[in-house]
Amino acid sequence: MLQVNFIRQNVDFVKERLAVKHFSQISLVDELLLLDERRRKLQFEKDEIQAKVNAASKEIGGLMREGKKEAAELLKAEVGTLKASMEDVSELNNVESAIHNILVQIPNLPSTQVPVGRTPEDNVVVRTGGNMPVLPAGAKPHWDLVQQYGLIDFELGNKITGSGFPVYKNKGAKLQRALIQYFLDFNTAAGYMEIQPPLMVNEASAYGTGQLPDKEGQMYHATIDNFYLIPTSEVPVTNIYRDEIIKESDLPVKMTAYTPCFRREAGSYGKDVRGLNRLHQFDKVEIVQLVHPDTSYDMLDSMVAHVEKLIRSLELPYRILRLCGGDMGFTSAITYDFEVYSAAQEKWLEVSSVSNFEAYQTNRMKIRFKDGNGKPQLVHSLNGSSMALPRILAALLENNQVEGGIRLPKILHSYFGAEKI
RNA sequence: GGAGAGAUGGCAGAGCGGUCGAAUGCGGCGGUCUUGAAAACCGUUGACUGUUACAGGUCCGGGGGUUCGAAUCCCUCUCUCUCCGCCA
Repeated sequence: MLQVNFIRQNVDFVKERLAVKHFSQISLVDELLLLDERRRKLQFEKDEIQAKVNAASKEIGGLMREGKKEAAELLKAEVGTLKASMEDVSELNNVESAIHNILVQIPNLPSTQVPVGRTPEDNVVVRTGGNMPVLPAGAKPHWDLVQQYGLIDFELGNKITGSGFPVYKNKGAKLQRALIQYFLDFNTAAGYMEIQPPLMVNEASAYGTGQLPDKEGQMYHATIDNFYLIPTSEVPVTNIYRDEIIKESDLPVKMTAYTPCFRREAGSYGKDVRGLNRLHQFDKVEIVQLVHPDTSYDMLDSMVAHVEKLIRSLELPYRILRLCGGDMGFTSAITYDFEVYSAAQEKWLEVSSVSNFEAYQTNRMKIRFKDGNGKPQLVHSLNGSSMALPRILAALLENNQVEGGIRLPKILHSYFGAEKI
């Protein structure tokens, strides 16, 4: 969430930026500022009373030791009056929780680089690369290919669990494993530390990265233990540093993790979500960075370059979009989406999303470092997928289908142990 | 699942209801000494809020209570550890 002090000192800027994000309740900002003013006034009054009570209590202690009982009793009565006047400021708790309720409703401010716009059509293509494949006659979409080559069994998943939980079999399972292995190797070679986090998190962690309180419907909830299945490894991985003060010399913290991800994904069925396009359980390799605030945009660029290199190595046609204000996520300050072209479906599939959250997440999680003056300061957090496996798989299968098989990009040959499926 | 013990500063570990934001040790930082380093010695070393700066206020796992006053007493929740049982 945003910092109240920042909002107070930059009211106009905050409102202007929120408008770019098409935030519909900008009046919340004014409401917040009124409450904040009220809060500080009440806090001041309460502190004054408390100071008097503390002083009197100390004095009573002294009087008791000296055996001056009557004087002590008199003071006690006085404290009683003071405490009664505390009732006048009992509103403070309500004001504080009201402030908090508003803060979690205000999204992060889009950075000044974010294009103005409302819908996906307003996103800006910043780069394209790779070559469009020429498919043989009778080319099939991936949901037919996986059936033809026995790679993925959706029906079987329906039987075991339900729709959206595919079963990978044979070479399908192996290709999946090869991709994971390759992505992790690629990331660790670039200095990311490999992490295997828990796949379930507690409330505090889900809150820390912003899934709670608003988006609990997107997560599977194990109600008996009150754990949530992670919708992305960003949640457990970023929470590693919740409530921590990191040594400045340890920045940047770079982590990568492979995990299955679970999404309830209410609604939306049909051809857009056919096959591997949208699942309840899918695999993803994630990269997360915690960095010095001065460097977060440089780090963002390097993360974008990193993911781009990875896509190129897979020999897929891709484009990089800078999302417009209206299409960005709630907590993000700027987001680049990576899409690969899935030739048989004739559509672009989002396979990665790289974002700078600035201090929005870390303010909530209190992830800080000590600056040169020894003052704790919030770090900036960034993350990106590197990659969402199912859509990459879909694009690889569709784009590389040839007579009697599917060829694989060179980089995967050793990981997969063959050049073709 | 059953029985018991515990949760204090970066870590370890004290703490009769008042002078405890908290002893002590380690670690960290600064200094003295040294050609340099180590050792030794001296000093310093939590966070939040707030103020121009002070002052003030809050925090000893979370929440509530008793009291003039709570790290210390009571209730409750969470978590950790030990033993037994079950089990990968």
